Order: sequence, then C-alpha cells, then structure tokens
Amino acid sequence: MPPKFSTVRYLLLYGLALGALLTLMTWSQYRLMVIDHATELYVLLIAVMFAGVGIWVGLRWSAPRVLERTVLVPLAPSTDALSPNEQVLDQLSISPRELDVLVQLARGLSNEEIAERLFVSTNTVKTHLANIYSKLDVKRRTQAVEKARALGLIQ
Amino acid sequence: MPPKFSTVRYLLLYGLALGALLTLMTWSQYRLMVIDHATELYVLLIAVMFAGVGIWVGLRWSAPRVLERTVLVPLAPSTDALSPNEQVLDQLSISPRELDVLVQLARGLSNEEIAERLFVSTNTVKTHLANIYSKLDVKRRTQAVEKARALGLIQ
DNA sequence: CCTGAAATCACCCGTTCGGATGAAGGACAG
DNA sequence: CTGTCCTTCATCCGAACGGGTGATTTCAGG
Repeated sequence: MPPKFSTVRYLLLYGLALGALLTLMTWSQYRLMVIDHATELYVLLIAVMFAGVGIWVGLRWSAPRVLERTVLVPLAPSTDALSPNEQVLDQLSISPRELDVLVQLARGLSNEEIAERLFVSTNTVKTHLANIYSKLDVKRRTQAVEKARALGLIQ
Repeated sequence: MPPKFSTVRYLLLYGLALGALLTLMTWSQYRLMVIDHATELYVLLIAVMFAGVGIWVGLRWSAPRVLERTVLVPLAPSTDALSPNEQVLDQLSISPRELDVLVQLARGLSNEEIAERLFVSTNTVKTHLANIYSKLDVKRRTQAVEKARALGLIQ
C-alpha cells in the first residue's frame, strides 16, 4: 500500500494494464470472430478501450493543472498586466507546480492523495510542500492554507 | 516541553507565578520605602500587577470561548430563530467547545497551540477533534477546516 | 555551451496527528 | 435521583507529516 517506489509501481501498473488490454483484445477478437463477423462491435470495443486509455493519458499529462487553473483564472479577471494573485505569486516566487499542490492542499487532501491527483510521488509532494512552507513562512499545512487564502492565492 | 501532565504543569506554573509576584511585591515595597514614601506609585504597581493577574484569570476561565463567539455571531445576524450556522451546528450536534476547537483549527494551529489557547490539555483537544471529525465525516484536520468553511460554521 | 531554476524522486529521523478506548466529574432534564 | 450529554484527561499504537539532504533530468536564457 505505501508507495515507496512509486515510479516502479506505476511502471508495473502500466505493464499490467497494457497486458490486460492486449489479452482482452485478442479474446474479444476470437469470440466475436467465432460467433459472427461483428467487426463493427469489435471496432467499437477497441475504440472505447483506447478512448479510455487516451482520456487517462490526457488526464495524466495535462488535466491536474489545467483543470485547476480554469477554476482559478475566471475568479480574478486580468485587469492590467497581472492579476493580484499572480503578483503575489511572483513576489513569493511560487512556481506553478507549487500552486497546484497548494490548491489540492486547501481541499484537505493528504500527501498521498495529492500525489495521486498530480501523478507524482509522495516524495515530490513533500518537496513542493517544504518549498511552499518556506516561501509562505509557515510551519504546517493548515497554516499554509490559511495564509494562501489570506493572500488570495487560492479561492 | 511535551506536557504529559498539563494539570500538574499548570499548577507548578501557578505556584511559580504567585511566588514571583510575592517576591516582586516585597522587593518593590522595600525599594520604594527606602527611596521615598511614594505610596501612590506602590499602589499603582500593585494595582497593575493584580489587574494583570485578574485579566489572565479571566481569560483563563471565560475568554477563550467568548472572544471567538463575538467574532462569529455578528457575521450572521439572527433573522428568525436560529442563524444558518447555528442550524447547521444543531443538525450536526456540534457542541460549543468543539466549535471553539474548530475555530482555532482553521487558523492553522497545532494541537498543542490550541490546547494552550483554550487552556486545556492536548488530550482534550484530541478528543474534541476526534468528535469533530466524526461529526463532519472527515478524516483529517485540513478536511475539517474545508468542510466547516463550506458549511458556514467558521468565517 | 553552460548556468540556474524547476520538477522529480529518494532516504532518514523525529514530531505530530489520528484511532480506539477508558474514565471521571459537572450540568441538566425527566 | 438517575440517565444523558458535555467536558476533561489519559494511554497506546500506528499513520501521517515535516526537516534535512542529495541526486537527476529538463529546459530556458545568457
């Protein structure tokens, strides 16, 4: 359960998922071929499966930050050059990824849950959090949320 | 540093503080008597010291909850019978003391800091927090703050 | 081309937190 | 006066968190 080597774990999961997909593909191909030549169903199945894989990969690489940004941006329409929270972000030199972690943090997620949502290891989350704490000059996660809220970085 | 027996610790602090006060009183009395008969100054000193003690004792017994309540109430003027957050408080059956802990929790304080501000032991804070978690149906303190904020219990 | 920032991952160690449980005293309604 | 709720305090144990440190990769900018 505790992902000490999350990279290895995810690689294993990748492999297992791909293997299961291939097995399912060949099996379904065989079954459908035997029963009747429902190639349309077969194509549909393939399409659905790969659509799922595509959606997952898309989430894996873009969603975690884009989804949050689209929530944040409309709340603060850019009047001049930078919105207020972006100014604060620059002043505190908080990186985009650190803001991602901060947003998840404000939702009350644990390190492991944040790691899962952002598709990184818990070690990475901890590193980001340590940087956030030092930049916000706080000691704990609840204080970080409180201060980030006061500074307008989140919500 | 870790207050395992906070009652004993506070009793010791009481004793030490009282002893220091008595020492200071006799010393100041002696000094002022020798220099000149500035009884007014002496009375003033006594008054200030005991006013401080009185304020501290007052805070010790009443302020921790009253001070926070006065922050909460004006934000939600009672329209009919119960203000919205009080309705939620009743529905969730969150006790006044638990709300006190919740308010401190939202400020990002640690268990020990909350215990100091509310003049209870960390064990008591932990008990209140456990009850809060079960009543709010959450697992961690950051989640509790998030949910309490969403429910309008705080801020 | 090289530097530096950003992002990622890892390990160790100590502290804090949370779950489970028991207990005791005060307040208050029935 | 008896049961119930609130508040308080306690212990044990496992999980989560935070500090410190080091390392690699990528990539933009000088």
